[in-house]
Amino acid sequence: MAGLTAPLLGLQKKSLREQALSALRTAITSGELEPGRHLVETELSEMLQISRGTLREALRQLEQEGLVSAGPRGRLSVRHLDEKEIRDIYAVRAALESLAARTLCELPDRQHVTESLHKAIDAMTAATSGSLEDRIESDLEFHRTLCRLTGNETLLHSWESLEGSIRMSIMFAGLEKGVSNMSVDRHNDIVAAIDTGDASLARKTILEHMDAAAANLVA
Amino acid sequence: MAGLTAPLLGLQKKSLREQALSALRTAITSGELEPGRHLVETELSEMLQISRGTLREALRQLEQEGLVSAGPRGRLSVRHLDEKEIRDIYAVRAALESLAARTLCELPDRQHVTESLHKAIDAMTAATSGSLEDRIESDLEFHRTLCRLTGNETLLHSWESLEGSIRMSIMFAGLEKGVSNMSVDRHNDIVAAIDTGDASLARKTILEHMDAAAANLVA
DNA sequence: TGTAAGTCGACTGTTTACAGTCGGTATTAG
DNA sequence: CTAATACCGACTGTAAACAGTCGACTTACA
Repeated sequence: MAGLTAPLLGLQKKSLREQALSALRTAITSGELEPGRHLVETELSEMLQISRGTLREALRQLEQEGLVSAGPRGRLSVRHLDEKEIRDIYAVRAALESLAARTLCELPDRQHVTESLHKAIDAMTAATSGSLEDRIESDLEFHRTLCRLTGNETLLHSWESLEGSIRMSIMFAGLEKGVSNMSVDRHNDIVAAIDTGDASLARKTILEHMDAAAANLVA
Repeated sequence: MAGLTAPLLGLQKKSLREQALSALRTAITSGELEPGRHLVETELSEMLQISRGTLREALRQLEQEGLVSAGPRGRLSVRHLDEKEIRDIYAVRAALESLAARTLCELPDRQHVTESLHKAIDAMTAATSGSLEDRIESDLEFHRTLCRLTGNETLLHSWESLEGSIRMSIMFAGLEKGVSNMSVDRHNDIVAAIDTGDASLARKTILEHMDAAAANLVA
């Protein structure tokens, strides 16, 4: 009985590919693999202790997510974002999240929505005294929840495809600037707007939030 | 000199992976691989005459694009869309394209934009007498152009990630219904709206177009 | 007969080794 | 000093192999 190798509390074991994917995402968005850094397959596969084939599958996905970009002859490197790209990313993010906000306004069970969002804000509050990473994490979790609660899987998937780029934007702009807009108050405004059920108000609130966040990053 | 294996008229030769990706996309969105169909790696790799490793890289991307979905133990099958999913896909599509329309309104060189879009509409007109596939193709090309002209690479990329799902939606709903909304007139309205430079009008026009298209598919 | 255990086959996950190709770089001949 | 050559690093693609898993089928036993 004792000596279980892993708790497995509802966790399903992930494939090596998924583990590699997570590891690479973290390495990139944490800056451990700096933008522009050339990624050599053999190096990475040795580093991660996986075969090249498995690694390549993970790299394809990172490419799709925009974390790495392909140069001539398939050469991969960590993507470098300039200010225009950050603005562009945030414009798309704003479009997706404003759809989410509008959708939530038209949901029958808005009670549950408000509840879940408040819970996410509580997590942000709890993280205020924590590390920078924790604060970023809880902020993104709030916005991910926003998308998830719509029940629109495509929307959630599109947002998650953008998540890596969003993280890179925050990192690129410097962590201090990046988190300064993550105040709990601003997020309460969003929930309040959704709670009124006024779709255009909710949309407006999100767009302002995104504008402020983007302006903050590239200012 | 004679006997070139391929014309290569300005075409850059694509990697086997990319070729496989295109072939699979076409096979799925054309219905040759019907929704729900279980995809066996060894079968496909033999069919496409490529190795399993290369195939798996292509499959990862199709998974990301939502054309195939993973079942238990990594079993892949062609994705099946129900009506809700189609509506959801079109909601996201509408959000992206309305961003595109709004962005185009604020562009300095709107002359060039209008020109390019008219050219795309001309292609649609030319396709009216062509095959169903051609009509769908030219319609999607118009909308892709809409996104491309914004100069927002992230927007274009997000739209293209959705393109496969859009094609599946059209196919699923039955080709007759799917193309009935692809009238040239409607697209002229969109260009006209953008041409006025009125962002909210352009947004409204696109949203109506998308609503009509989605309603048509699931009606 | 009914069911529980054992077997087989089909697939995926993953690894290893190897051939081919393309550029860049260093070396060497003129 | 220049140019042809050889080499090397890195990516693309391939083939073969093995383990793990699950479903289906078979078989043996109560």
